[in-house]
Amino acid sequence: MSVPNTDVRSLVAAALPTPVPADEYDGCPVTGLLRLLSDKWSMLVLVLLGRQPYRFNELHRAIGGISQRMLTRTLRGLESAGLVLREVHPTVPPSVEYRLTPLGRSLLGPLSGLADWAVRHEPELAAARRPVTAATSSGPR
Amino acid sequence: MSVPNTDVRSLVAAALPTPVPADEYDGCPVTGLLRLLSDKWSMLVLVLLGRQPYRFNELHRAIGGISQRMLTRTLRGLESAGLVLREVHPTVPPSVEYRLTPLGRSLLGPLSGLADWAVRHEPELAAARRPVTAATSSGPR
DNA sequence: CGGTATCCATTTCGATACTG
DNA sequence: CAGTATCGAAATGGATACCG
Repeated sequence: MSVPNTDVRSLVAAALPTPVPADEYDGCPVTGLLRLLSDKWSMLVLVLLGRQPYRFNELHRAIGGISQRMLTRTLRGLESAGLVLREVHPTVPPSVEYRLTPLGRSLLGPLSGLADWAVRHEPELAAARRPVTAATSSGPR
Repeated sequence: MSVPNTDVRSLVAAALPTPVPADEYDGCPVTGLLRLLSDKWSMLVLVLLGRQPYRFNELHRAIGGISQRMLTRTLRGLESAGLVLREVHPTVPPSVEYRLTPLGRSLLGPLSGLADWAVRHEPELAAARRPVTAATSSGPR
C-alpha cells in the first residue's frame, strides 16, 4: 500500500476512549488487515467458513458469481494471513477442505460489529443517499 | 457489485449468537458499507475527521501521498453516504470544512473494533505471514 | 476435483495542468 | 484555497481453456 504518512493505528488509538498501547509499530497492522479484507470476496468467504468447513467446489457453488480464479486467489490470501486453513486429503479424486483457524474465527466478532452497524443504520444510510451534486470526473463509484 | 447469490447479511445473522432481524432487504446494506469503505483512503479520512474537523488542504497535508483528485473523490463518496458533512464558507479565498455527521461518528465504534482486533492479534498475524507456496498467476496481492 | 495459465475488460489511482 | 479536466499506469476481476 506504500503506507501513507498518517498511521491508522495511532489515529484510532487517539480517537477512542480506550486507546491501544501503540508502543511500537512498523507496518500498521490495521492497514494490513484492511488491505487484506478490502477486496470483493474475502469477507464473504470468511463469513461462510465461519458457519462450516467447505470443500473447494462447495464454496464455489455457495458463492454465486465468483470465478475459480478469484476463489483460489481469495483463499490463498486468507490462508497466507493465517485466517483460513487448507486441508488436503490425498484421495482420488482429490479433496480439499477449507476452515477457519482460531485466529480467523476470532475475527468474526469485529466483523459482525461492522455488519450490525450497517444493518442498524440502514434507514439513515438509505435516507442520506442523494447524488450530492456532481462527481469528480469519471463515473460513479 | 452485482450482488452474489449469497447475502452477507443473512450470513452474519446466522453466524452470530445475536442474529439481526433481517425481515426485508433489497441491496444488502453490509455489502454497501463494505463497498463504500473498501478503497484506499475512506477509512483513513473517517478516522482523521473523527478527531477534528479539517479544511481541504489541511486534510491533504495530514494524509501524505493522496492526490487532490482522490481526496475529493473520497470526500464526495463519504458525503453522499451521509457520513461526512461539507460546509462551505463563502469567504475569499474560499474555505471549506469537512466534519463527521452523527452517523459518521457512530461508525467510529465498529471501525475501532476491527482496528483493535488487528492490533491485538498483530503477533499472530505476523507469525502466520508465510508465502504459503505459490500464488495463482499474476503478481502478489 | 481442484486447481493453473492466458488473455482481456473494468476500475482505481496518480501526476500534471488548469480555473474561479 | 479548493477544486476540475485529462491522461496514462496499475491493480483488480472475469472468461475460457487446459491439466494432474
